[in-house]
Amino acid sequence: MRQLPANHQSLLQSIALIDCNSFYASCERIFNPKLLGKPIVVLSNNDGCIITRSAEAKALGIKMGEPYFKAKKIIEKNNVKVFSSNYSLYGDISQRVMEILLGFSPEVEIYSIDEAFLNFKGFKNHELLTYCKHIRQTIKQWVGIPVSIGVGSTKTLSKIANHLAKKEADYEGICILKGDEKIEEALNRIEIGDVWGIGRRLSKFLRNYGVCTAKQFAFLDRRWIRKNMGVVGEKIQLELCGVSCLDLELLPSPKKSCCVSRSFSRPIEKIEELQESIANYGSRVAEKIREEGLIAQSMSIFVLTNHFNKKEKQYSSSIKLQLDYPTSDSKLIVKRAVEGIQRIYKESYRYKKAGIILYELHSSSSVRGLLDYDKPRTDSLMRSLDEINYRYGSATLRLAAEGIRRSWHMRREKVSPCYTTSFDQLMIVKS
DNA sequence: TCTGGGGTCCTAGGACCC
DNA sequence: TCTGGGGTCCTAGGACCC
Repeated sequence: MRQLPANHQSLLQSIALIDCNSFYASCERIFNPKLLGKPIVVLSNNDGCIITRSAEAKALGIKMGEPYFKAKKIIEKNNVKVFSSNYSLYGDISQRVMEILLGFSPEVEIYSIDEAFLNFKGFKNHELLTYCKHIRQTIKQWVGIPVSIGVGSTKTLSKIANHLAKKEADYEGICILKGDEKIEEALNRIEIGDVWGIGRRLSKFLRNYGVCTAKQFAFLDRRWIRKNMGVVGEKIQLELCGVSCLDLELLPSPKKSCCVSRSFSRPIEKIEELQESIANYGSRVAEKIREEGLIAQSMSIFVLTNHFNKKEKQYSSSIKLQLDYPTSDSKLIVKRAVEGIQRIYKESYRYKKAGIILYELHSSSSVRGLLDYDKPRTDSLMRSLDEINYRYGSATLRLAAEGIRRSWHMRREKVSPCYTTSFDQLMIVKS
């Protein structure tokens, strides 16, 4: 057998990827056990697309990212349970899972809402399986979420292992990918598009060159990869060959940008309504950076028409705007955003989406707002605003520019209760 | 009728300078 | 009229991730 292009010298290097199965669907099931074994889907904002499917829903042929209205027929015919996404619930459950994982390794990278990398450096291979079984069982028992675990000597290999643990029933949710032969055989079963970092475009490009599996990619000439795919491709190949290029990021790196954008529940034509919506998003994004103790120096806003609607004329525009000084003051950010809309708005288009992105974020304590004469007053005003909205619900207290009726506001027709984060929505046990 | 949102990183190309 | 070359920096846009 040919050797993989690089040796797996680091036998003791073990990284585990723990990934919650159909996370949002599993969250809904915790509080509604009747849903166990039943097909479930969870919808994106605005009840637009299907973003999570339980295993049963996948088996029915419902595709990831499919628009809800297109899948409605299958859904109704098979009595699939449908939920609008409920991020405060999922965020809370995620925290509970992550807290458990922090107890299983001193080095944990929380990679996304439903995934974490754990460093198992120094573990002997035969210990790994027992340990992973224990993790899986603990999370199931304490939180009620099923997880899959993949272990490999690099992040990319642990992703591959996780993929196999999920896809192939024999693994029973845990795949330890160790030993050159075993790795090579596994890479042979992985389609190129399922490799972490190879998306739609690259996978099409590679297939055109006859590279269809992860194994073929691992054996490609590295100079060719460098030339055609840049450093990104090169790193992926090295990682597949057991050479670690991606370190665990134990501390979350500071945010560089912060965005709030939404599609409207119906097309908007009037500038007043666009301004009202951008004022809302401005307010939310300012609130978000205040929560993290950040201030922004610049921002951009954007508007889009509905590009799916081929019959309508299309327009999209964005504009970059400077703030007078770094700030997290909702009033200033909203004011600038509303002015910005005036500059990019064009009449007689039907707008579908708008958004605001804040840039050049810094810690609010690290920068003295020399130009911000009003800083103490503003800070205390914003603090009160945040406290009231935290206690009485988001946007209870808001700027006049944000409007009252907000008829363009997003749809969320099938949302479950916030079982764990809202007192008035706690589960009631009747006896 | 109805098609998500929030991030990061990399690269190509233009502007500018000497 | 002819009009270099190399370096840096910035930005927009693309690709990817979940």
